[in-house]
Amino acid sequence: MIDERQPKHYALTLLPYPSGDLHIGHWYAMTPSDARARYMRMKGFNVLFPIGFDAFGLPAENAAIKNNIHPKIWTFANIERMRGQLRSMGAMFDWEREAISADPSYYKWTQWFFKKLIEMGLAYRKMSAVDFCPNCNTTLAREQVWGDDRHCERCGTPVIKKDLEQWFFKTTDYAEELLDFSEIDWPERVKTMQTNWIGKSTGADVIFHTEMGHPIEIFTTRPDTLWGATFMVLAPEHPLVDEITTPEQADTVLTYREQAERLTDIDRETADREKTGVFTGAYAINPVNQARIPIWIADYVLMSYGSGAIMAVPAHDERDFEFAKKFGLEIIEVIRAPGRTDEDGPLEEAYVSKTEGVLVNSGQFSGTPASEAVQMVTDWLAEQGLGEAAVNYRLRDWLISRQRYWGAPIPVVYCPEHGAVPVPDEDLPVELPEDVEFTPTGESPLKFHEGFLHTTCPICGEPALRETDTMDTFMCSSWYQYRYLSPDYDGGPFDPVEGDYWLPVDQYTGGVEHATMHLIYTRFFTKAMREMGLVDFDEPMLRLYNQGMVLGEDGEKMSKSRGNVVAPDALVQEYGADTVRTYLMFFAKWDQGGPWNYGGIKGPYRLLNDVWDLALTAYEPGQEEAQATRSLRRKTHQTIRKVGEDLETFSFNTAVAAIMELRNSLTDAKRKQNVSQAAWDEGIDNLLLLLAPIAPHITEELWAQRGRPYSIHQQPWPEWDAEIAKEDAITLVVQVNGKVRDKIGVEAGLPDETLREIALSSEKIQHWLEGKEPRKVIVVKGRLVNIVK
RNA sequence: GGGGAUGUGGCGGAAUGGUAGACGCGCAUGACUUAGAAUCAUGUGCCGCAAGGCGUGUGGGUUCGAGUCCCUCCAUCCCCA
Repeated sequence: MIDERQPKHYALTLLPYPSGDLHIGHWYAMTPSDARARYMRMKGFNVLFPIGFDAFGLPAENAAIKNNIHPKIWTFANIERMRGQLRSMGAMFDWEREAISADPSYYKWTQWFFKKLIEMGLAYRKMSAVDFCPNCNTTLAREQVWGDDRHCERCGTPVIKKDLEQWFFKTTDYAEELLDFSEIDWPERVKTMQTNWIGKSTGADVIFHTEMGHPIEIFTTRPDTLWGATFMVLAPEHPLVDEITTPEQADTVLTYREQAERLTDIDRETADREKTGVFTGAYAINPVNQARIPIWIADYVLMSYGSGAIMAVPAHDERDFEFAKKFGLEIIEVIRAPGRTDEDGPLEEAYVSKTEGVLVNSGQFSGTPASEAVQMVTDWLAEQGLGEAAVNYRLRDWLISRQRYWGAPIPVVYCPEHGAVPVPDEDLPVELPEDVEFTPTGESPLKFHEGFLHTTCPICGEPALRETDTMDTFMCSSWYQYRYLSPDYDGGPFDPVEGDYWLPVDQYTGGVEHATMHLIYTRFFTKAMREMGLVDFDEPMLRLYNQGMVLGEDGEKMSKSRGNVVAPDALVQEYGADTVRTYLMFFAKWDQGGPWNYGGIKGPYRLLNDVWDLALTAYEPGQEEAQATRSLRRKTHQTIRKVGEDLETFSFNTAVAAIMELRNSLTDAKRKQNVSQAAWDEGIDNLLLLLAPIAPHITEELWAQRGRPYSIHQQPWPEWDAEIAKEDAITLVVQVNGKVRDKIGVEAGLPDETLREIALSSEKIQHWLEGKEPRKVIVVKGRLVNIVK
């Protein structure tokens, strides 16, 4: 039941992959997230905190191949097992909203989105290079390619690139909008990573021509250095290479290209790698000065960035400089560094500053400061019709085709007559057949399933073939936060009534490793959904918090092979779920993480035992002391303040520490029996309330045992009273020349002048002053006096 | 190579430019116990008998005062190339 007068709060923890066992990492990600959601509920929010499973993906298929078990059986058995483990955490998950991406009722809508994206022109099909093993005669997934020489994992043959028709989403259409983080409160780190990933650069497109007249468009961030372009470099796979290569160079070029095809883009772009390349025999004309410049191919130019061709300005680009040096190409200085003269001789390294220096050897632009030249030259290029201002992004369109079985089928049929035809809505979902052969061939197993493969064209009814690739699982997880709202809804991807109330997600938590993948994809998806009219906002998750990682006791990443894996089930068995939760929140600040330590868990374990004893103590005041009563109440109210502040900011470790301090005060009061009954009860009740989000089981039990109204988790978060929390005495720290020389207990709230007098009249201070008159006295209100001798 | 994060007792970690080491683990001593576990009490940064001195990766700087701000270097980790 929802009280509509209360504000809503959609808390979301990144959905898990059902790998089989709940790892301590899942506990570390989820239980603090749960504690925060519980806290928000006590603060009066209507809280939605759902859970589900990212259930498609490679491990299921690998398990199928290895253990001869069907991916579906494997996956759903794991889900069943993990549901039990998730329940043991005591999280407030809303199980009625559980969504599983491998469920046909879910992937029906994943497919529906795919179709929508086609309709909107945001999905398209293009030839794209994939890894191919010429011996096994199949394509390989990236993880099936091993080693620096990139060989096939099965037969050891070096792989080559092969072009296949693949589906892409136009994430690049949103590159500019994805750079805008103004509507979201996300960690700077993630925003920086996304910004770098999108990689916007501004400059100009310039058209060169070969001597024979072929146009070659290049993008450059440095149009101001055009006069220094002494050669051009094409990516080895650039389509023009075949046309322009001279017969004498043909063999060399062909050999080089085959060699380059085997390298990854990362290898190719590695800056400190020895530059390689070959001359095509062809020449281009530099459009600004008509210079005849050679055209080379080299693997440091990538087909996937810009147009796959560059103008090389060795004097002012490090890579070009290195290349020119190695192959004896001309280096013409066109930006003169400040203080440099002709007498300094040839450049010894590329001069790359964009802001300092003056153009030289650059026709009418010679003498222009470099800081102004980019703009001036760009304008001039446009006037002359030689080029135009341009923006280039490193971000590429999202390749979503996977030659794999265990994923959502791409809902497309290929008709000889009508080409690629989307499957009509009424035929969704395109269900994954179950009777599929898994012997690995590197190609999609669906290709060999005759019943699946052969269908009819939705337009003409003639025989046609189904798309046999499946979708990248990141597609499934790009919109799961919407499916959670109404996992059984069949009128659309989610029930708009639920959406109106709950969306968007208020607080998302997950690991930073998703910064440039999932977290970009889901932003892209939401923007596309906005164009579809499904949502009226721009960003899926308003706030993001990245938790750290729990490492093994050895400080290394946990892994079975290292043997440092911590099994939460055993810990829960030994200490109970509440202790495990409390320890995970206590042992480090949440965003830092760190090594697990078995010994350390005793602290939280003792805390909960002590809380148990304290809460069940039949307290009776003995010799009651007003001072002790006031002091306990002060501690109680200070703790309410502290824990509230800390839970707001995800500082769970200090929240637990504050609760431990309250425990210590109560333990002391219990021994001395010197506080009033009311102060004791106030202390105990608040101890339980503050601990409730962190240790939900034990607090519920103790709350009931104390005869308080069910449930503790439905109680309002306690308020603190500033008057009661106020300190009535302080320790005045007195420094001489910045060194602590005395500490004096004084009444709180004294004026600065009085504090100064108290400090100066201290015997110890007099001793340190050695009779000298202080040169300066600094008073920090209510804290400290520093006397400068 | 570029960007980011981190560096504090034996350990995990606290600390709006103002008492460094909160809280916890561990350890020491004592109590209870035949003994151990558990529990309780006290202590616990380092050097020093003490007075005191020294201490937040290194070296500088700003400041009355720096773990915190600025610069240099070192180490570890992450991301990108």
